Amino acid sequence: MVRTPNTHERRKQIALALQQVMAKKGYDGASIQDIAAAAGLAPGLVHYHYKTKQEILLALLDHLVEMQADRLRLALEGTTGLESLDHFINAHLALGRSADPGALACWIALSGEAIRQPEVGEAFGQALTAFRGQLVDLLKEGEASGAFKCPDPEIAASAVFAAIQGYYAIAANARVLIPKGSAAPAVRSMARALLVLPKRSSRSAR
Amino acid sequence: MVRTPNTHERRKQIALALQQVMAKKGYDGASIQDIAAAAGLAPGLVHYHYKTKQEILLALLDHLVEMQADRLRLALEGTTGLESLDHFINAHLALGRSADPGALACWIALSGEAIRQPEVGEAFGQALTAFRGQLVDLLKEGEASGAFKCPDPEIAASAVFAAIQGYYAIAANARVLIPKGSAAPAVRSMARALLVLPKRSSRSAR
Amino acid sequence: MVRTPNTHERRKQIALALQQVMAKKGYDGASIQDIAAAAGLAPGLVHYHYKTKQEILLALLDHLVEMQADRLRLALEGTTGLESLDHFINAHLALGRSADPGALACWIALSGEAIRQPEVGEAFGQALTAFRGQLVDLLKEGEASGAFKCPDPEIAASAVFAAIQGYYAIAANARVLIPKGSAAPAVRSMARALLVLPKRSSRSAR
Amino acid sequence: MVRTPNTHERRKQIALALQQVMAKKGYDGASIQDIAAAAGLAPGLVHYHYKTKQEILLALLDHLVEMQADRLRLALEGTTGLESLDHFINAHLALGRSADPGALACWIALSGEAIRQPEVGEAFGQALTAFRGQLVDLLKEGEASGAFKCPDPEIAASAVFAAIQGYYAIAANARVLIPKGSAAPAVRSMARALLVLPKRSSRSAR
DNA sequence: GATGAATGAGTATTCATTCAT
DNA sequence: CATGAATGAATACTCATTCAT
Repeated sequence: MVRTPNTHERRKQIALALQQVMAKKGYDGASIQDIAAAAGLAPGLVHYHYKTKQEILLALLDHLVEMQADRLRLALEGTTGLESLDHFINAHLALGRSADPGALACWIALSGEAIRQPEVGEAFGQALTAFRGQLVDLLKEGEASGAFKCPDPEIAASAVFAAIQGYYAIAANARVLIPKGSAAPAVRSMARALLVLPKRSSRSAR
Repeated sequence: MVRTPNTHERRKQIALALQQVMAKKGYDGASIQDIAAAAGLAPGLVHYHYKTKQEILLALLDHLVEMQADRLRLALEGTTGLESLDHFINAHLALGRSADPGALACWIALSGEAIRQPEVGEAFGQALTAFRGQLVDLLKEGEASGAFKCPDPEIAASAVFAAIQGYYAIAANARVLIPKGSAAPAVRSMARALLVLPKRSSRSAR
Repeated sequence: MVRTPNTHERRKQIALALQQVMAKKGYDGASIQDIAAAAGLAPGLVHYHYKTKQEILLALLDHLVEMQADRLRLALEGTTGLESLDHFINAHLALGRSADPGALACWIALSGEAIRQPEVGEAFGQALTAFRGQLVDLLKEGEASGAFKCPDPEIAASAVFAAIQGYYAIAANARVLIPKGSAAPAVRSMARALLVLPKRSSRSAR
Repeated sequence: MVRTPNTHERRKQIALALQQVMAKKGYDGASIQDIAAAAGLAPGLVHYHYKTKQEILLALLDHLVEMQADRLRLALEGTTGLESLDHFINAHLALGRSADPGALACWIALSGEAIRQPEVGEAFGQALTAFRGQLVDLLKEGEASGAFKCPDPEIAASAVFAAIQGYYAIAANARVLIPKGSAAPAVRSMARALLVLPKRSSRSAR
C-alpha cells in the first residue's frame, strides 16, 4: 500500500494539470506537452503514468466526481427532509464558486467528450446517474419520513438535476444571464413545485 | 438571376454536413475531409466556401438558432399568458425529438467550443441571451396582461431556461435518466413556482 | 494585327499585376487569385491568357527588360565614348528610383526563381547577357573611337555590370547602406579603373 | 555532459539540409519532407527542433554568415592596409568556389526571402551591414595607418561591397558572363579607384 | 522512475489549374 | 472572352505515443 507512493501523487498531479489546461483549450486542444508543462513534468513521464490521453480524462472525471461527492457528503451531514434537498441543491450550485476555477469549464467539456468517446460517455453517464440517484434517494427518504410528499421522485429528481446542470451550462458560457446569487434559491423554489408540502412550512430554506 | 448560382446552397450543405459529422465525432473530430465526404463534395470546395473551419461552425450555430427560432415562432403564434410560457417550454424541449437527430449533440458540442473559441463563445452567448430574452419578454407580457404575477422575470427566466438547457445536457449524455415525456411537464410545473397565479387556474397546460 | 486587341492589353495587365503582388509576397506567395484581384479580373481569366503561372513570370521578365532597354536606348542616344559608358551606368542605377516601385524587388525575386526554374533561368540569363553585351559593345566602340583604351572589355564589362547588379541587391535589402546618390558616381569611378584614359579627361561625367 | 545530447547537432544538420535542398528548389520549394529526407531524419523531427520553417532559414543564414566570417578572419589575419582590402575582396569572392556548393545559390534565395519576410529581412540586412562595416573599418584603418587615403570610406565600402554582391548574383545565374578568375582582380582594381594611393605602390596584391 | 528525442500519421489550409456555363 | 465554382494534390505544422538511455 505504501508501494510507489509517488505514482499516486503523480497521477493526480497530471489529472489536475489536464483540468487546468482543458479549462482553457478544451480536451483536444490540451496536448500531452501542455499537460506535462502544466504539471511541471517531462513529457515522457505522462505516458509512463497513463497509457493514453483518454485515461487521464477519465481520471480527471473521477477526481471531479469525488470532489463533488465530498462536498455533498459534508453538506448533507445530519440533514433530513427538505433541508437535505436544499443542501443538495446548494452544494451542487456551489461548483461555479468553488476553489477550482476550471472545474466548471471542464465539466462542460467532459459533457462534449462524453458524446463521442464511448468510454467517457459511460463514465460520465454513471456520474450523472449517481448524483441523480442521490437525489432520488433523498426524495424517497423525505417522503418516508413524512417531511413532504413526492408523487414521482424519478421525475422530480431529473427535473431538479436538469435545472442544476442547466445552470452549469449557462454559467460556463454566459454568466451574465444569471442574476448574482439567484441560482440556488430559484432551483429550491422550483423543486418545491414537484413536492406536496405539509400545511405550514412553505418558506424556502437556506 | 443565375448570377450567384449555388454558393448559398453550398454553404448550407456544408454546415449541415458539419452537424452530421460533429454529432458523432465532435468538432475537433470532424475533419474537413469528413465534412466534405458527408456533403458529397470535393475537400477543396469546403475552403472555397468557408475560409476556416470555425466559420462553418458559426454558420451551423446560426442555422440551429434559426431552426429553433422558427419552431418558437410557430409555437408562440396566437398565444398569450401562461399558454405562451408553456409553449415556449414545449417548443424548446422538442429539440431532442426534432427532425435533425444530431442537433442536440451539436448544441452540447457547441457549448464546449464556446468556452475556448472566443468568436464561438460570443455567438453562442448571444444565442442564449436571445432565447432567454424572449422568455423574459414573455413573462413581462404575462404580468402586464394580468395572466399572472412574476416577482422577478429576470430570475425566473434564467431558472426556466436553465432547466431547459439542463435537460439538453442530460438527454445528450444519459437519456435513460429522463422518464419518457416527463421533461416538458416538469419544467412547466417548476415554472409555476416562480409565478403567482390568480385563484382558479392552477392546472398545467397542454 | 488589330485582332483581339484586348488580349495583348490583358496580358500586360496581368503581368503588371504579378509585378505588383510579387514585389511584396514573392513569386510563390503571389497566388493566381492575388494576381487576378490586383488586375481587377476574374481568377479564371488569368489562365485564359496564360497557360501557366510561370508564363506570367516570363512575360513580366520580358516587360522589365523592355522597360530597361527603353530607358537605355533613350539614355545612350547620341552619346559616344566615355559618355556612353556613364549614361549606361546612370540609366541602370535609376531602376531603384523609377516609376515602378516594385521593379527592383521583382528583379531580385526573379533572380531567385531563375536558379530553380530552368526556363526562367535561361530567360534571365539571356537578359543579363544582353545587357552586359551592350556594355561590351560600348567599351569596344569607345576603344575603336579612341575615346579610351580598354585592355579587356569582357572583364571590364562584367565588373561594371556586377557593381550595378550588386547595388540592386543592396538597395532591395538594406538601402541604408548606400549613401544617397553615391551609387552612380561610385560605379563611374570604378569603371575608369578598368580603362586607360587619354591624358586630360579624368573628370567624371554627368 | 551528455545532458543535451545532440540537439545542437541536429539543428545544424537540419539547417544544412535546408541549404542543400534550397540551392536547387528555392525556399518555398524546399518542403519539410525534402529537408528531413536530405538530413536523413523523420519529418516530425524537423519541427521538434525548429518551431517553424522560417526558423530553419534564419539558422541557415547564421551558419552562412559564420562560415564567411571565419573565412574572413583567416584571410585578414596579420594583414594591414591595401593587403587587408585585397584579402577582404578575395575571401568574399571565394564563396562561389568554396566547399559548400549551394551556399551561393542559397545566398541569392535568401536575398529574395529577405524582401518578403520581415524577420529574414532584418537578419539579412544585419549580415550585409556587418560585412560592409568590416570594410568600412578596414578602409579607415588603412587611412589611419597612412597606407592610402580614402576620401569617403562609407561610399567606397558600399561600392566595393556592391561589386562583390553583384558578382554573386551573376555567378549564380550566368556564370559564363564572368571570365574565369577575373572577378577578384577586377574588384581590386576598381577598389583602387576609390582610394588615393601613395606614389609607387600601384600594383595589385596577391 | 524519469528524460527528452524520435516517429509517423493526421489536419487545416492553400493553390494552380480545369471547366461548365 | 469571361466567370466563378470545382478539383485534388501539396504543405507546414501538431501530436499521441514509443523508446533508448
